[in-house]
Amino acid sequence: MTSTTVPPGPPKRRRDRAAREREILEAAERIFGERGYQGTSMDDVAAQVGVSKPLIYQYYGSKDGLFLACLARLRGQLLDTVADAVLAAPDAEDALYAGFLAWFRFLDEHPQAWSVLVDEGMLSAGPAAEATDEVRAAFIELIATMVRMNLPAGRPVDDDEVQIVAQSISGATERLAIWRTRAATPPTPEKVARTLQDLLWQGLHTLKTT
Amino acid sequence: MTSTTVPPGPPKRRRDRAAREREILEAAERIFGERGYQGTSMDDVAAQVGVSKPLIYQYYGSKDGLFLACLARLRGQLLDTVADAVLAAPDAEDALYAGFLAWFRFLDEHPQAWSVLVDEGMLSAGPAAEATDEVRAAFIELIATMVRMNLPAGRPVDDDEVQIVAQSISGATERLAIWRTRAATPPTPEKVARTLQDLLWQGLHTLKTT
DNA sequence: TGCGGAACTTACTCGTAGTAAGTTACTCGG
DNA sequence: CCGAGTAACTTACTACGAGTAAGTTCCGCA
Repeated sequence: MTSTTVPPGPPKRRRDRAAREREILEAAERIFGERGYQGTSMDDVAAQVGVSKPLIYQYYGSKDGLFLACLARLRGQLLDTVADAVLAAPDAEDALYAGFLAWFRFLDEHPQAWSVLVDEGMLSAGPAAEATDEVRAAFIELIATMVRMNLPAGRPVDDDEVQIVAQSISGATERLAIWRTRAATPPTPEKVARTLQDLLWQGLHTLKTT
Repeated sequence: MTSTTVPPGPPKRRRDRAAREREILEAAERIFGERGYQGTSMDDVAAQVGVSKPLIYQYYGSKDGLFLACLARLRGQLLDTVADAVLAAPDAEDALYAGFLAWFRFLDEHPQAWSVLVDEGMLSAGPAAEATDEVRAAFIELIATMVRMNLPAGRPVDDDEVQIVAQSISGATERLAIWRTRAATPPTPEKVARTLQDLLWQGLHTLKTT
């Protein structure tokens, strides 16, 4: 910064590629979380890591590529957390509640992740749309499975209805997540999960009679 | 385009400001609808209208300003349509169905509007967030009113629960709208509205017993 | 007829995504 | 120990889009 032509300085130890990639990813996750997708420039990330911009392009291809990589990491964690909760539940009714609870708790406990995933990713019709569609598709698959668990076996299943219900639940949980972070005094995860459960549980059964 | 220094050409009749504003707004609505917010440049809009960029800035202040103006116009139409349907219904159960139906039908019949409103606007955590929050807030208010209509008078109302339910429904309908446009063979508005109604109707009553 | 303001333009600046082409540190066979 | 090959990394650009300063042209009206 003080010299015009670069004097050697500390002899810049090179790092392993994988290590650098992680380093970049962590910084990106943090900055995206703080300033959002639009508000983050590749130069910012590069400066933060102490590396030049083209290196990031070499590793991640594009701004979208970098953002997608962040998403992929977070989505794995979130999906696993919710899926674990659902699968650990003793019956269908508990599974529903447990899934909701795990979802809202995770987002409370990882506000940074939340910002990247939901506020930018899940919402964006922009660059990350494909990636977040994948995340969402995975959730919808999970939800659809749970919905089917609630239907008596042997009944003919209307796949359209299952889809409609799964999409609805997905949309509801996403919007609730966003609302909760914006609300002055958001209800606890338990309260939200409970209310959702109450709202949906009965209706899930009436579907089978259609 | 073929000359370097502009020869007079057709003597450019000037127009009334209001007329120009409408002209610009219509073009913007169309282009935003086709290419999305990010994909649209102010130069595109200017060229399309046959006007220079600074004029648009003079009238709308910024790209966001222009986009917001588009949103405001559409939101009015959509909100009115749904509200009318809800208010015209004979009872609470019908009101719910009628509201859903109006929502999905409107979006089917105005795909252009849809694109601007939902795919970019409703979703965006970006520049138009405040404006779309307003739209959403209006819907949520409407939904909350309907929810309260379902509760027996005289009962203490848990405002948190009403909010949770209203947010859920809002999220569900938005996601369903998006899903429907992306799906190969989306179910009819009637089917979706019916299923949603079935899913929620029972649960809406259990809330009051809490 | 000429003057005041509204409608409109040219010709920029600035910031950011993305790239071409080169340079430096490491490593491994001889 | 040494040089060639390659992976890690940089400087120095281009391209393009948002936004602006400063002017020019047209019109209504005294």
